[in-house]
Amino acid sequence: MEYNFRRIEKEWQRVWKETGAYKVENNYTKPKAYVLDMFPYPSGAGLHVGHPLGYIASDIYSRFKRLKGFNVLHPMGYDAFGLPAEQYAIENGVHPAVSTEKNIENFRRQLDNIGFCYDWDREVRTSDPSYYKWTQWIFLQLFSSFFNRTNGQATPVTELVKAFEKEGNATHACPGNPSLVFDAAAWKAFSEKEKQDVLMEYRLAYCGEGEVNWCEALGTVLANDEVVNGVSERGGYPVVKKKLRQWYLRITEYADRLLEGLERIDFSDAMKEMQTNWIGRSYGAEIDFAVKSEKATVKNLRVYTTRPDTIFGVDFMVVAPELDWVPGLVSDEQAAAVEAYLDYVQRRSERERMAEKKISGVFTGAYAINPFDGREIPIWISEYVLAGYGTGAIMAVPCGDERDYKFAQHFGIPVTNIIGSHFNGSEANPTKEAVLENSGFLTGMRMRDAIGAAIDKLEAMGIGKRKVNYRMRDAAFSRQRYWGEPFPIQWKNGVAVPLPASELPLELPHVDSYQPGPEGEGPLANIPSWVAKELETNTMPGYAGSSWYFLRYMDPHNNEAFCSRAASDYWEQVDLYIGGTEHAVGHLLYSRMWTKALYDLGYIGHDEPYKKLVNQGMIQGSSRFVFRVNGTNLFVSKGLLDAGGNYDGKTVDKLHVDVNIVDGYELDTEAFRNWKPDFAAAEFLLEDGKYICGSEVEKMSKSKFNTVNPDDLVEKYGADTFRMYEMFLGPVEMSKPWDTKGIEGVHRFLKKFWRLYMDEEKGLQVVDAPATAEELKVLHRAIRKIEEDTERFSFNTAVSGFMICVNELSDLKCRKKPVLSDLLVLITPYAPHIAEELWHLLGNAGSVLDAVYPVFEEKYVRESAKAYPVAINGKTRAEITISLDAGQQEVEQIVLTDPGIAKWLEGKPPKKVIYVKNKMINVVV
RNA sequence: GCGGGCGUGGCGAAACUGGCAGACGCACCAGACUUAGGAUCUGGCGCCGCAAGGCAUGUAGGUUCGACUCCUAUCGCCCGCACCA
Repeated sequence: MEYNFRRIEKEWQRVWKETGAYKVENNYTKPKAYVLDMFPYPSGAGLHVGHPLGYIASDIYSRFKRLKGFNVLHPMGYDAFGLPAEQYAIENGVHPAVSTEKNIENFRRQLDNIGFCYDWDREVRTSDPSYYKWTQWIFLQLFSSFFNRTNGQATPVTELVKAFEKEGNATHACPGNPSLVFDAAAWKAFSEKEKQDVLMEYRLAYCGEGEVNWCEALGTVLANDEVVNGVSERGGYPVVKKKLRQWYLRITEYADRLLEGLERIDFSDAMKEMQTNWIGRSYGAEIDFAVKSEKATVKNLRVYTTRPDTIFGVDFMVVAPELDWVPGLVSDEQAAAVEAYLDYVQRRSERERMAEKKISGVFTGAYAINPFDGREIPIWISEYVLAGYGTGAIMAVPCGDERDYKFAQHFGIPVTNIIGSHFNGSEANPTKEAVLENSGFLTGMRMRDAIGAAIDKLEAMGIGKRKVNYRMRDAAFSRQRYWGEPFPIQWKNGVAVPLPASELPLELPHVDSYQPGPEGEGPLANIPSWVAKELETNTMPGYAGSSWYFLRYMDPHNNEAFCSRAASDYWEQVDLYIGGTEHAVGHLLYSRMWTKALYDLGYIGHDEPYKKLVNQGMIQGSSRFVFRVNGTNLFVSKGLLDAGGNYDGKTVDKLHVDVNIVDGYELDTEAFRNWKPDFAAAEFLLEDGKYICGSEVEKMSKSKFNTVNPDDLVEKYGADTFRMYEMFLGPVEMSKPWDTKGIEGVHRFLKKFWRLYMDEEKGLQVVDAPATAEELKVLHRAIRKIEEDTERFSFNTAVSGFMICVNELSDLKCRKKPVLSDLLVLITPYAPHIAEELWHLLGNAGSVLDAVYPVFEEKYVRESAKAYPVAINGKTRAEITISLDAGQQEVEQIVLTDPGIAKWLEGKPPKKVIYVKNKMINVVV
């Protein structure tokens, strides 16, 4: 009997489906493990070999935990709302629901092919009304809550109203409008509309006027993380800043807790770093400078700085051009120049500003007065200062800040040196260690210490205060599109009124046209019945549904709650979350914030969603090229090209060729002629009878013809081979180009594995007899290795471990059932189909999916005369050989194998030798 | 520019707390079986050398009895952020 993987895999997948082998119960008595993949957006392109990498890793880990006795939640679903489906709808007239359904079907078929152990009864789709009912419900919780800064928690707005009635907003400073102050009487005097406007400035989900990223091509606003280098992440369309009324999440209120939470979760340093940078917390001070100007409109200039210690080195001030009070500074003499500059800035796109960092600016004609020495400091306008950060104004210290220095130089502003020899006159030095000079009362102090001293003095004078700033902005939460969750909000006389929970879900109505509505509204604005009900016409962004989906899997069919408290208390955090790094500052921050808010409001019992995150690397494509002599049909093999990439003095075109018709680097010329009609008459110039292609590592994409479809590999080698090969490629976290060639080795291994049990003619070869010590040694070594490697996600070395084990058992001609049965359990997470088939051929009861994981026993593995590390007086120093047999506790003999340590120990006879756990020898001299 | 990560055979990579560098696999070479081999099996495979032996983990130093591993400098690659005051 040969290894017929096609029959085996189909058959067992059918059986597992029929018996509900992957059904997971909320079994509150068993220990749990929650292993989660980032659910995919079901794109029309389907899966390529890069996508399943993380899914296979999580599947292996899930199956491993299951065999170890855990109740494992390992679900899958679809992030089904989003722009591409709508773009597709606009171009092809197919309703997004229809194309999404079709794409999901294809995804599901591809996933099933690989043999994952998902419990599909728990599948979620964010576009399903029974799902987004709860997305809308959670949105309303956020809408109905504010961030109570006194205890750092989300709190119902009703509590806020009570406080306002008692004492105004004295203890609850307004996050949306810091200058808003009112007492109880004033609150009571507000009209209902005014009260609602005030509350809106507090809500965690709020609607407000703000500068947003507007993408004309996509017809919608985008969140900051959806804009990359000034263009949209999807499609690469230009993005401009625009003032619009939008919904936001007040995520900035959670900045400190999002930072603090990072210390309690197991993310990679890089990932934590990215989130930390995105939040961008900085400690500094706001300082008010008196302004001397012709006009009296602006009397004060408030700047933000992290370096108040350098205040005596301030040579000019810079304000952002966009600020509306800036014209109030400008002198008549400078008016024309300023106007010209503001005009120039406005013409420059976000993109241009980023691409070419030109030094530009204009003097306002006004001066700020240094409060300590009375110096008059010119106030400039420049685009290098951002309106959205701090106060939009800075004090410039050219001797300590590179940008300030360059600006000073460009405009010929004299530079004051306050750090003596630390400033070399040609380059700013941002040190904090210098001793201050020319600095009034700070002179002689180390800068690091002077920071506090300066703020203390400013605070005492009432012209400055400590201030923590964040780079992170509130997240834009509305989209002017159709294919997303409708907001459960009605607008009545300009007041946002939440729909009652009983009316959820507010279902997405059918539209005939996906064109935007009037005045930048979404397509929903074109539906008369929708507008008549005064419903919000925007929809929620893609990240709404994905911010809480991990909770829905725990209790997916609950109609009374998004997830029962019993279910979330049982499944708790995601123990292992696997996905790409591309969600570092989007999804991973939003879902952390939603979890914290739900925790604050008492709906769940933990405030960090993911205990451990593993980022799988990207699998790149290895593209292949053919070389066509320009203007001909002649294709020249790579080795025949000259150094300049030409042939016979003629230029050649380098064309992508489908990697699936290339064997390694050798082109299948017949397949190439059949590939596209253009190439039917292709002529080839071969080298050594072969056509050799060029190659390059690029991102895997259809347009580069370098995608490899897992379906094809599963068809050719089987799911078990495919799964093991993806793991064998290298560490899960590492990015690497795909190379189909090596899959043969893993396939050979599985065939060899099969032959360990089965003979082609004679059939089953396993005998039920006790194993020899030698055989047990091999088995237990494998158990230890596979278990350790699986637990630490070193799946590539685990696969190697199987290969070594099978090679050794083959050499020993081991046919013993106890050994071979255990080996099947061991390999089940990696290659479940072949394991199940052999498990039954061996006559074992039940399914190998539920077998008991074999226990590693050290006594079989321990070897005599093994080299162990030795510690001299506690410190690891050398290696010795001891003679030690199975089960024995005492050291019989010590042989120093290392000549270096032998020499070093000469004349120092050991006083005592302590044997520690088979790992370490401690010699005391 | 700032931050994070990584440099090991022809290739993917192992070496987990410093202890026989290159496990395992691909490719390649030789052989066996075979009508055949894109099946299977055996052996070889870092570099120099007939060999004994020597040299090898980007480069240069350091710590150590001992360094792929720790420290310093430097070069190169990848990822993220990028006027955040």
